[in-house]
Amino acid sequence: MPSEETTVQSRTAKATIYDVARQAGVNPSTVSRALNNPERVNARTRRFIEATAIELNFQLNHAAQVLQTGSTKTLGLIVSDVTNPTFFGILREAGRVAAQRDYTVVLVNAAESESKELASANRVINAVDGLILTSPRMSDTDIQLLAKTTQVVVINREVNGISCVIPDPDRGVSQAVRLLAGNGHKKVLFVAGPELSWMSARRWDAISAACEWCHLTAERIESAAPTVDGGRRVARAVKASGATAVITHNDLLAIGLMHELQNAGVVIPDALSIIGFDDIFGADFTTPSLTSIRSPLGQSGSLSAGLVLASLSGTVKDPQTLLVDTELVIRGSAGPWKGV
Amino acid sequence: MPSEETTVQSRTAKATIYDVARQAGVNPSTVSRALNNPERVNARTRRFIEATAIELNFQLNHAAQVLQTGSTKTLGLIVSDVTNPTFFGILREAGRVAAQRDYTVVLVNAAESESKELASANRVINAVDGLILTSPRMSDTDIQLLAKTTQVVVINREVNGISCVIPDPDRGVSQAVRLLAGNGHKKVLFVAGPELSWMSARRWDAISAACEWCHLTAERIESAAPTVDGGRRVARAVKASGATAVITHNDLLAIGLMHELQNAGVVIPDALSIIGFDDIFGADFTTPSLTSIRSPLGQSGSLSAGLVLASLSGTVKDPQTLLVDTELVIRGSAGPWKGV
DNA sequence: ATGAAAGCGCTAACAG
DNA sequence: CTGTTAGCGCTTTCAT
Repeated sequence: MPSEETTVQSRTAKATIYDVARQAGVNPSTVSRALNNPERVNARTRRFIEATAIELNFQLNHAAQVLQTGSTKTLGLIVSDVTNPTFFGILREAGRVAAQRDYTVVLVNAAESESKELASANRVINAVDGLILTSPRMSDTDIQLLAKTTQVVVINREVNGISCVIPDPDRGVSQAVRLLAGNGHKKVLFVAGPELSWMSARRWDAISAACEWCHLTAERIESAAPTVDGGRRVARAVKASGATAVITHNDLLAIGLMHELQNAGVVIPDALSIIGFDDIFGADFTTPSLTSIRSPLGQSGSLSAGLVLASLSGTVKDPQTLLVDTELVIRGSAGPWKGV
Repeated sequence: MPSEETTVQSRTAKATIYDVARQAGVNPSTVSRALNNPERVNARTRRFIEATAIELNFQLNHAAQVLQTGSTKTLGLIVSDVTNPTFFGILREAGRVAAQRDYTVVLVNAAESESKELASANRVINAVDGLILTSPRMSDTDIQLLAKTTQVVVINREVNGISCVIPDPDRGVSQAVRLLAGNGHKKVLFVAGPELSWMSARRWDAISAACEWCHLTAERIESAAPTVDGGRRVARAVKASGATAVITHNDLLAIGLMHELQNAGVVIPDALSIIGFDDIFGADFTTPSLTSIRSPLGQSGSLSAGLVLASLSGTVKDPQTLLVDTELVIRGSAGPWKGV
């Protein structure tokens, strides 16, 4: 037998603006104003409303607000695999930028497969105002389809008609190749990433161009998977290639490769120089620590969040492509070749 | 001058169930049923509704659905710092379990500070049905307050009146200490985590108990921060302690410590054995690779998601405390002491 | 500066 | 099996 006359709240029922309004003796709309446009309401009544609101432990009902305003104030960040630590900086900086405009960034794990990635995107798509896709594996068409429904920005890949933030490998690669050339290397081997990876192709282009410029030979081999284990599995082929320097599609590959080679008695960097891509968390856990071509992840994160927000607010209309610069982080895994 | 009579949709306006209903010549509620309880509607009409729905590119309005049903079908995972890779497995497994019940898990980064952690929690709290807090830094009271509003489960910490999933360090620690004793060590040093860390205290308890049992001396020193850098900074003190074996509060500390010591010419594990906690991603990047006491993160994730879901569905009523077992992962960083 | 009233898109009784 | 109706909690004109 619920009694409705007193001020006492049932401990489970959440207070609504109606409750606050009644308790404060004002109209619900005034409560709403006091909360959203504090300046448009008399200071005294506002203060009183605020007080009763916290007294009743009132929290705005998010869903109702979203239904009415059409905006969730939330951005979704989708990463194809959280096991790749690459996205740390992206999440942090995207979150920072978003918070400035009162937005929240949530990360959703798209697990391994391409299909789950799309599924995840579709799951959250109507709970967010915009989507940031990092190194997505789904098809261009899928991405363009998503973009019909929400604002989307893609990181680490170029998609027609979609805003993208992509690292330009040229600078970092040219630094790397010059370092290698200066150290007397003649032939550099690229361990490629997934066959369809847009970034892998881009990186290989940059490497072969830089090698040509420096009069080095560039060769390329495929990897089974862009993981530590994939790196291990490619070790034999690397050794057999006769190259004295290797650049891998990412740091995970480099780490696996380095370990496997070290187990086989190959001294890094004396017998073989190794350079990775991304400068991931953990790149400096190895011995020697890994020399790597770093993409400014934080910057990618803040730029992409900024881009989504700008599209949302209408500041920016057409798709933009933003390039960010890469740079070589020199550590111990690359050096002069000192024979076998 | 908008015309409402034709079937053509404005390309920006999203279709509602009303549009679908009108187009399909049925009532909105029938559309709703067809979508949510397919079996409660005539197969033919259902098929027709589905067809028109995809034809109109219809997507359920999440906010409206949430407002009506009171359930977001979303769980929030809050981690105090995404820079700590510990949560990989938690997110993945929690997501898997949640997906089985048609829930989505989103991760929100609580950045560095305790205050931001609480702020993040409050931000998402009304956009989710439940919250999983991993190694939260906020006060017990704050957590209990959150639990008044939402279902919450805490991982890696015990909080009065709240459901918790906590790793019991005893098993892993006893394996570690026995390994150390078997290798001739006499004194083990514990490098503690943050002063207020519940887990750190728990781990120290387990270590001193195990050492006593094995007739080893246990000593403890503090660290500045539970990070790689914190590990580096504690290296001098570790060396000065005269201990031949060290267990650190987490792997990050162990890695920093190991590197700094190696730089100073200390051979691991010959001159000093090092054992970490957590077996994080990257623990095997080091040389020697890190021996570590692993908490079953994936299991913690799936259990906590299960717990939240169970509370949500009313299957479980009272707060539960679930223990998960730890185990020693033996790699190269701990071994027999071979003198200085 | 505040009140009254309508409606966002959906679901869930209740009828029929 | 399907239609009618009411309402979730909030914002937002429009009045006053």
